[in-house]
Amino acid sequence: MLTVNAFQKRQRDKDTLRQQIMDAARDLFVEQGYENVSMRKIADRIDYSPTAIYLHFKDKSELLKSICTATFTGLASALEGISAKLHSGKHDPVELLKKGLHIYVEFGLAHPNHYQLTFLSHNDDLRHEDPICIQAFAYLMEGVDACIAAGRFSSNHAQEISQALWSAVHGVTSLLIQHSAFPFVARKRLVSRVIDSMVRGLEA
Amino acid sequence: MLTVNAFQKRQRDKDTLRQQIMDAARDLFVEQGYENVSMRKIADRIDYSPTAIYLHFKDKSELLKSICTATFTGLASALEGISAKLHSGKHDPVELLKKGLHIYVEFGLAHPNHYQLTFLSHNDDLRHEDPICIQAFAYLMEGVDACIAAGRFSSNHAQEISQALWSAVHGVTSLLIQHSAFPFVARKRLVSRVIDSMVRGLEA
Amino acid sequence: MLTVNAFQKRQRDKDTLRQQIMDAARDLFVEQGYENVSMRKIADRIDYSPTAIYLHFKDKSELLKSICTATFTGLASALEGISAKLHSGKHDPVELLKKGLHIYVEFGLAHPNHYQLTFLSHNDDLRHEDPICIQAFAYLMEGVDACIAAGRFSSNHAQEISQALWSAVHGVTSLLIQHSAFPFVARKRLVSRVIDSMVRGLEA
Amino acid sequence: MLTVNAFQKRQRDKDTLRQQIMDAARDLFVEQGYENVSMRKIADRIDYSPTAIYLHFKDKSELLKSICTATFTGLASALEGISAKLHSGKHDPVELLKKGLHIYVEFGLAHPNHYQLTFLSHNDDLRHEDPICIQAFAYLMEGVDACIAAGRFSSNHAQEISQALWSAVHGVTSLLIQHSAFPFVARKRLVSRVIDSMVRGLEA
DNA sequence: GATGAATGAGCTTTCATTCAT
DNA sequence: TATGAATGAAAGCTCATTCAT
Repeated sequence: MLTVNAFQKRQRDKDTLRQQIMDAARDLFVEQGYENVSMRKIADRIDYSPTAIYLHFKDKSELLKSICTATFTGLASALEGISAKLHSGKHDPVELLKKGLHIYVEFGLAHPNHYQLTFLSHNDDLRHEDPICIQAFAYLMEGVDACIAAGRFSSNHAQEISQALWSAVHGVTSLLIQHSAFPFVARKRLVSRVIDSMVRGLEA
Repeated sequence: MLTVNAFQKRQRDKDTLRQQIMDAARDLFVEQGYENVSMRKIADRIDYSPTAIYLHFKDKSELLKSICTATFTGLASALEGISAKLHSGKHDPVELLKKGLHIYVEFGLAHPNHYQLTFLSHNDDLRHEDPICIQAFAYLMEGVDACIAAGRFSSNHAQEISQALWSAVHGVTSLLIQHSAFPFVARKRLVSRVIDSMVRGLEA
Repeated sequence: MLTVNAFQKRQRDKDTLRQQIMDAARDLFVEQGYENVSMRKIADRIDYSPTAIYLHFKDKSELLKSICTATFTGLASALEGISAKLHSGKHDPVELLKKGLHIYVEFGLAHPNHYQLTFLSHNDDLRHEDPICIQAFAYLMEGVDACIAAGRFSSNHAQEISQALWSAVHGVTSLLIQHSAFPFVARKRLVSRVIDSMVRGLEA
Repeated sequence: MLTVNAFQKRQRDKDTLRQQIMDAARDLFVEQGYENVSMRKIADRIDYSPTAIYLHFKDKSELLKSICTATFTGLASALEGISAKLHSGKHDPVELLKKGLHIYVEFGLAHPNHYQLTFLSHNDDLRHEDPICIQAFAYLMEGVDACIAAGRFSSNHAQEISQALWSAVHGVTSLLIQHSAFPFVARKRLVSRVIDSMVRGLEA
């Protein structure tokens, strides 16, 4: 009993309590759905009282908001490297774009809970004004702009193309996450097929 | 009061109560989320007592299930015509496939509540065993098979291609429905761009 | 289907519906407790609509009352024979009294549902004013009176003795019915032991 | 209002809330029947919210169980003294047995609500496995064993005799409690008559 | 005599949240 | 920083009962 307790306390010192709450909450939200997760359940999982959560988050919805923002931050940072390479001018822009799209899908599949909660939930309020969300989409536009600038695409409507690409990668990511019971072909093949077809179809 | 009552009664005779319940429930489920809609709210909206709902549906989850099945039925019937033309052999299979993909998206955008509730909710249980759901996906496969048979595609992995196409159309449909605050380009253009690029990218 | 229906209808003609309702209700009341039995459950068991019950009984409590009165009638008629013998003067009054007590217990054990519902439920309202109830207790008093008149008992407080005997037989009957999980000795032996001991203890 | 509040608060500090809930619940259960008592009614009576009850009892049935166990504990402790005297060997075992039977009845009449709820309700589930219940019956057996060992009874079937005695005292207790409208003779006389007759009838 | 449709009232239980400590 | 005690509100669901037919 004491050992367990001691271990937990050490855990607590390592991560901040705030982080622990967010991790537990995100897992539970996706496992059981936001509405089906009570503050008590979250508190139980991290061995604190429900009241403790209110010391770190105003209410349940703010907890959700915080989790989503953190997700966008993670995604943006995953895409940062691509943006850097792009600016260096040493790489093929189409290949970089495809690489970026793969990173997007991989991020979603690697963090299905984050993705689902952020992109697939009843949560319209906050997203598009959040600067970090805008930033994430901006990276995609950059890639498309570069391809257009290099004369690689048959169209020069950057907005339209970017949104079409986002549609495709969002589609495959969300289907794979949400409909896990469906008999999909191997993930890698499916994802590549989507990205390759889209980009090939756009090329000049 | 009496006038309202008289009007309502006329309404009631026209649609069956069962249908009224489903319509009200679907709207509310999408507006507020399944978990946030109480049986009482549904009943209030149609001016019946909560008990009346239980005369037509065993419980809340059965109500949801019924709504989803009805959606798939609608979608399948929207695609039926394409299937018929395909079997006639008188039409270009690639054009038919694209037409079918457009119908899918249009169905989703025309019935955003149906689409969202059926494809975008925490509702994994039932979908893929439902025969009408299987039927809907079968229509898509038919179209792809025809293109492959006609030597129009550079790959002959029908499953893979079908799933990739579904990913793309699902992606654009769900983004347009769910993120209505985002500054998308004109819907027609975006949808066409997604479908055209995907199919073009697949062609031989 | 039709056969079953036809058979049921024949049944219905034989017993009156009123009787069917009472039988079904009594069984259910004891199986599940008065409060846990809904009018719908009763109706379902006899394949009628709930409304049909209201054509025969004003409400649920009147249904209960009717069942209890019927039980007392049955008990009184079971004891009638003893009363007759007593008046004939040809039999030993102590033996007749014991015989009557046995009949009481046997009636209870043979109709545990009736007994439980009538004597062991939350049902204080009606009992002691009901003439048939008074009649049943009168039979017991008769037997005690006869024993006293014959000088066979050491006390002549007929009321007191009757009530003591009732206590004893009620006690054994209700324990056997209600605590069926308890490891009682053989019923016959227990019942005889109670009656024999009581009567022997009362004798001069 | 404030005065009432202040008074209530003092009350609350005195008894634990847990005890208050049990007391209120037991009274209500007997007054109105377990099934007719809602958690709200219990809460109202002690001036707490319904939720407060759930802080102390998992659900309604656990509340009932706790009350019954408490009753058995009270009964067992009332009988403890007799058991002690018995083991001392300084007292007449038949007198002790009768004394014990009187204590049983007196306990029931002094706590009619406890008795009724525990022994006279639809509540078969738990009783006979509860160790405190077993203990209570064991005390009775002890008394009977001692009488048999002293050669005071004409039979040596301890189980049978104990159960017969329990039947008798349970009978008189439950009749007096449950049929309070019946014109019983003086309680003392009736109880003594039952116990004396039974024991006398058992003696050698 | 019998029913189908409907309801108002009520149930047990859970929730997000607060407040004194 | 963290908690234990408490609550108002609301949830899903069932019930006895009525009424037009």
